[in-house]
Amino acid sequence: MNAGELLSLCKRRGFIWPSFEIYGGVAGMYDYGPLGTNLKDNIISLWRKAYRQGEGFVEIDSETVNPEPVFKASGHIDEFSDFVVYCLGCKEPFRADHLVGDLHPNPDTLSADELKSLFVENGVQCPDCEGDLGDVEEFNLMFKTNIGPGSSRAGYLRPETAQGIFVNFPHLYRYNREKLPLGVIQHGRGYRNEISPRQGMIRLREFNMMEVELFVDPDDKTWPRYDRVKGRDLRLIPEDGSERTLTLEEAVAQGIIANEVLAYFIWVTKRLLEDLGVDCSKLRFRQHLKDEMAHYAMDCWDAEVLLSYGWTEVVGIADRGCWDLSQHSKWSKQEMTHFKRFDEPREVERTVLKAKYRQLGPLFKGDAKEIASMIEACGPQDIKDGEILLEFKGEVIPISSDLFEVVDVREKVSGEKVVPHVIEPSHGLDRIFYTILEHAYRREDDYTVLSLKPQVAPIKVGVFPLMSRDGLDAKALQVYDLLSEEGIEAYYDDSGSIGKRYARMDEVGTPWCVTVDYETLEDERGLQDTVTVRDRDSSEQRRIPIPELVNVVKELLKGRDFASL
RNA sequence: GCGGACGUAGUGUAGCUGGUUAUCACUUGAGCUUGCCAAGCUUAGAACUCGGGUUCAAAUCCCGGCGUCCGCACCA
Repeated sequence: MNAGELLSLCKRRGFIWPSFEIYGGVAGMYDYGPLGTNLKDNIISLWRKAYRQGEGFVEIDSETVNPEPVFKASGHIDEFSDFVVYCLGCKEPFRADHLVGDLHPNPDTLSADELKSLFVENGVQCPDCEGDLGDVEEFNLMFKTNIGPGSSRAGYLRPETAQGIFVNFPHLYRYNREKLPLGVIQHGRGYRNEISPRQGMIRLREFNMMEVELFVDPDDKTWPRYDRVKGRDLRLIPEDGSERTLTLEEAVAQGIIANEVLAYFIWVTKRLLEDLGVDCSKLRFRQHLKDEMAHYAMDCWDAEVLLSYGWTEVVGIADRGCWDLSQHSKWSKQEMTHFKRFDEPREVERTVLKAKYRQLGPLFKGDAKEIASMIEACGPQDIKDGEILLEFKGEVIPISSDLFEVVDVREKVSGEKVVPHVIEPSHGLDRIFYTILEHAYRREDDYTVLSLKPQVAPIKVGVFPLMSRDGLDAKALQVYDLLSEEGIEAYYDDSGSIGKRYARMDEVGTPWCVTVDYETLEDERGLQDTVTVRDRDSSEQRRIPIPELVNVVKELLKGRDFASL
């Protein structure tokens, strides 16, 4: 199949539309039409069910515009922007820090001006044409804005929803009554100012993600339900590039997947994608290479699906370690730890330094309190030649031994503070959406069927009168109302031939069609109030009494086989 | 961002050596018909990517913008 055919169908039938098309469109931006919105919501529902009901995670919804410090801390300001320099001769763009690799030990720490002066001092020329280089420009992949009037408070559109969860960790931790593990999910939009989006809705500038952040004890990366699934197979491509199929248990035992909890959520991801309608023969999990890994990740596996564009990442399952919480703790000066209680409180003997306030006061006046706490933050190992050196307000001041005393204390310690580690399955919703459509797309002799899973199908039931006369249409409208009132997404159609109406529903993936025919109205044969239900994939029909229709559809939606009716 | 190709109703297309009421099919609406898988008849609606230039005259030729596709680069 080719992507153009499918995109054309999507546009024609109201799944997705290029945004702002009347103004010429904007690359990398799409709007969801009515059917697309339904399908997208259905994907979100199944994801939510897997994590909220399936694993007991909680869901939040945080801001898309974030103040600058959030991304200073997360590393996106620094890691997410490149300095670009254009050759004045051939106009080629270059990564500025790559051109001074030999001239500086740490070029990616330099500012634009520093890079520029390095070029000038060393006469760096364009590597392609030897031409002169222009000014160094910063290119950050985040959309920048201002919060409030003026430019005093810089803000950015979030490049991932994850930070909204991390910055709320203190609230979430208290909400969870200070216990780990703590699983939090969030879906929403993220924004990346791509240089040149390509491949339809695979690379977008504004995109939807479904992110899961699981906070765990760094010393306990096991999972209660792991044992139930550890014998299941996964198709893996580890770092060495060799593809193999292993059970979860084998992969963990061989050290290919770092830990049980990561393996478990790779499995959850596989099951979810399968439930959504991803073709499992076109699904694999690939481990990131060391140099491919994001700045925050310790280990990362991508769920990749085979599309007409080639193998494409749809979910990233990363062990982010303690990076995010440590960073936010450092920048915000807030505690971002879990208090891990010991089974029994322990008596610990420690040697500590105690400040002598009586002497410090007259000596340091207003600064005494702060200096005292710095002294007490030191240990005996910091004493050199009878004094300790403190760095205070830019100066190094010696603290002689008469300003503190060394004492042995016995303390009762009931636990320790640890920074939780984060396991993050992060789903690209738009890519999953597209994958589901591509994997469901069937075409034979100009006849198109989307074999969507009933649970994600935007319309569940088409309702038709066989003829639009003799009261069949009125009866069909009653059936339509009956289904709609039960929350079943139905679609009434009385135009053209019956075959055409089936075809229209097949093309948008509607799994079943209900037809009100003359037998519905007959009573001498005892068939009164029955309708035919037609199955999309087999074209088979069953007669069902109208009073049972709602329950039959609900059972089918739960996965009952049509042939068993 | 660079190079190449392309841009005509909702979709797919014809016209593109300048002058047409801009072709055809499907789709869509209305009416008739229709007894279960895109049937038929009548009828209606619907397009030259945008801007500038050349010309008496531009869908057609030229330049630029925007967009799409393919390579290169980028891809947290």
